[in-house]
Amino acid sequence: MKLKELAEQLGLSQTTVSRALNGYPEVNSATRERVSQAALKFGYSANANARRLAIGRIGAIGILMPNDRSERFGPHTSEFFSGLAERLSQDEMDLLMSPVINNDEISAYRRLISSKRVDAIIVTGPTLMDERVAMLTEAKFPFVLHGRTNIEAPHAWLDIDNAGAFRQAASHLLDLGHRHIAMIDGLKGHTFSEHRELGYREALLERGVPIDPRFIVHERFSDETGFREAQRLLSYAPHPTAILAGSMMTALGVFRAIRSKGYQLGKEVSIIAHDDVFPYLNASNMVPSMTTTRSSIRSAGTRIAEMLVRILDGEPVENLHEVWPVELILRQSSGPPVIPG
Amino acid sequence: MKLKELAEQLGLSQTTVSRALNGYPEVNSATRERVSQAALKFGYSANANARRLAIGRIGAIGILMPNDRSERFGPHTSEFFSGLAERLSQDEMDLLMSPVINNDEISAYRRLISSKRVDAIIVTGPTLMDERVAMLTEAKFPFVLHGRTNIEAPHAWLDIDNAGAFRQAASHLLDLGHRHIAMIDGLKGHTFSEHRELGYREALLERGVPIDPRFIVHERFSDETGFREAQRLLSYAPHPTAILAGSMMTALGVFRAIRSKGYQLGKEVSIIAHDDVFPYLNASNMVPSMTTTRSSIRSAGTRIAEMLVRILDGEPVENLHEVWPVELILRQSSGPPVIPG
DNA sequence: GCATAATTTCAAAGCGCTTTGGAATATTTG
DNA sequence: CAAATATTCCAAAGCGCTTTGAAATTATGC
Repeated sequence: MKLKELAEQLGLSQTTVSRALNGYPEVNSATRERVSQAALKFGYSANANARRLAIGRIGAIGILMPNDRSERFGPHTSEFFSGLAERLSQDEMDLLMSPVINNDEISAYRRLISSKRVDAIIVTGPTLMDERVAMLTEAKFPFVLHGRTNIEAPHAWLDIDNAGAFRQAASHLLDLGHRHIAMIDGLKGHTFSEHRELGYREALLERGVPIDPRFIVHERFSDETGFREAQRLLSYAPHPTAILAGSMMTALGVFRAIRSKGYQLGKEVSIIAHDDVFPYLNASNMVPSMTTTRSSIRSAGTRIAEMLVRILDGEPVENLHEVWPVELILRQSSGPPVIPG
Repeated sequence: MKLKELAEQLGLSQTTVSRALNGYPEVNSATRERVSQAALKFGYSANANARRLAIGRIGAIGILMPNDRSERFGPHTSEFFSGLAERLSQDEMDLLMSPVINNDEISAYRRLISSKRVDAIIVTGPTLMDERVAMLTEAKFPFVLHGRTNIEAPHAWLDIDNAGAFRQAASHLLDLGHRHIAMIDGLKGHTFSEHRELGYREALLERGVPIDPRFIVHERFSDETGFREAQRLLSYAPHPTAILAGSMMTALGVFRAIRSKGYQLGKEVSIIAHDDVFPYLNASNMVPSMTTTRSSIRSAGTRIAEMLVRILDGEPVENLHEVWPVELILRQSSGPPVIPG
């Protein structure tokens, strides 16, 4: 069914029907109601392409998918996407996923822009001086950044308080009496990783606890690296009595390493992991349940979509940045250090 | 830059330029070359919406994202999406991700169809008598199924040989001398899960090895369930000397359980997992490396996108179904059973 | 009952592209 | 060189919707 037909059915003009559906003020509310009822009844919905052609908006948000073995496209991504789509679908906006060719992100972004297939772009996993952010800002193409950079030029972003999360976690461990705390986090260079290290350092510094550089590890998020690095950490003497893990994936590996050394979790060695809230990896169901710094990456996706919509509605990007606090959830994997024997 | 401007630049008519770009035969190859060079140079690319409006194709493929805590949206999904996008982008096709509201998939599909926002749909994770497949077949809306059903009506699908994979894996373990083999796979009802159980049963039956129903477990794919179920399995007497795991997530939990019982992997207890090939979970890098049945879910995505394109080009769905063989890759986590002590 | 305001209609342009049918021009062929 | 073939152009319709400006109709206020 097309607009013309719907209008005929209702005995109204196309103009009025179109106006009713698009929320124009000059249409009688009774008429508007009648129109939307009819639209529902006949299953009418405007042809997306025609509509977009007419209003000059593409109606899609772009996001790149690195197709190398990068750490950027992991389980986090699907949760994040899920949140995005939840909000975007309200405005009939598509989420366009475009792959990166030859690992050349910058030109992938340029292509995305010039092909006029998206109204705006979402950038994730920034470094402190991210070149993609610099490029998009300069090109004046609308985008929202998931994360933060040190780049001054105004742009929209949403980040969680990574420094605060790790500061909290480390402080808590210090309160419990730990003096040898290690962290295994994401790759160096990424903002979130740097911020977490900052938070960790602050907490230790505050108590005058010396920082052992061997105890600060930056690695990809995976079970395997978590295992390997934790094994290494636990082989030192003295070994850390607590480990901060940057992701649940890493934490799984750390769990395994602690167990394989014969230590009890939450006793000889404690662990606190950052939890992005995956439906299939529940921290509280684990044995023992895992203490986490918790922040839903999915909710972040929803919020970022909201910001995107606002930008396209003309809201200046200067107003659009927020930092979300992260809560520390105490469970069994963290406890006062126990000296074995 | 728009078509009109490009044509002016070239001193050609819009018609010719459009024809050149769209591969019409009546245009001189030298001209065609000149046009594409110019298009490249000026960064011209047709306005997607106008083009789609003109040719009457939406230019997007739909896929639903259950937004409950279902097992359907896990790490597999992102890999699969990645493969899809890789192929779809060649044809400038978007991948439209739409969330399911109120857990009502059927009406989400209906909405997707009636909103005319997609040309075709991808359905994943089917059950043997999947109602979505039945509905879409009946509605005659183009779709490709990732997996298989027992539904007779012709439709396009691609599946891997799940029965063969588990048959192979179980046979291999039997060859090594195992007589107590357990499997922890996905939820009951899903085709892939049923097929795997079938393959497992066939292998045991063939050797006359009795099947212990306690050794067949159907659960969600997650580290946690893998751990819990493996612990249970290993508490039986006699306990299984080998475990088949339906996913790498599950396998991780099983690993942990085996270790926590003090057994050596590949000695007292062997494990073979199905590997969908995640960039961040490498079976061969694990310690010990993991024997797997391997089939890239990403490649499946690429191939399914290819099938989709064909359907839209008019190829009858009757021709479009394939079963991919699965290779068994022997590594260290599987070996002849060792009697402890 | 008449001026004023609120709705609705009409007719048409425009979004940028594809496609068509016939005409015009260029290139080849025998 | 005429005839046949290959290219390109021209003009216009059409895809389905939004938007505009002016006119027509209906409702409301005093």
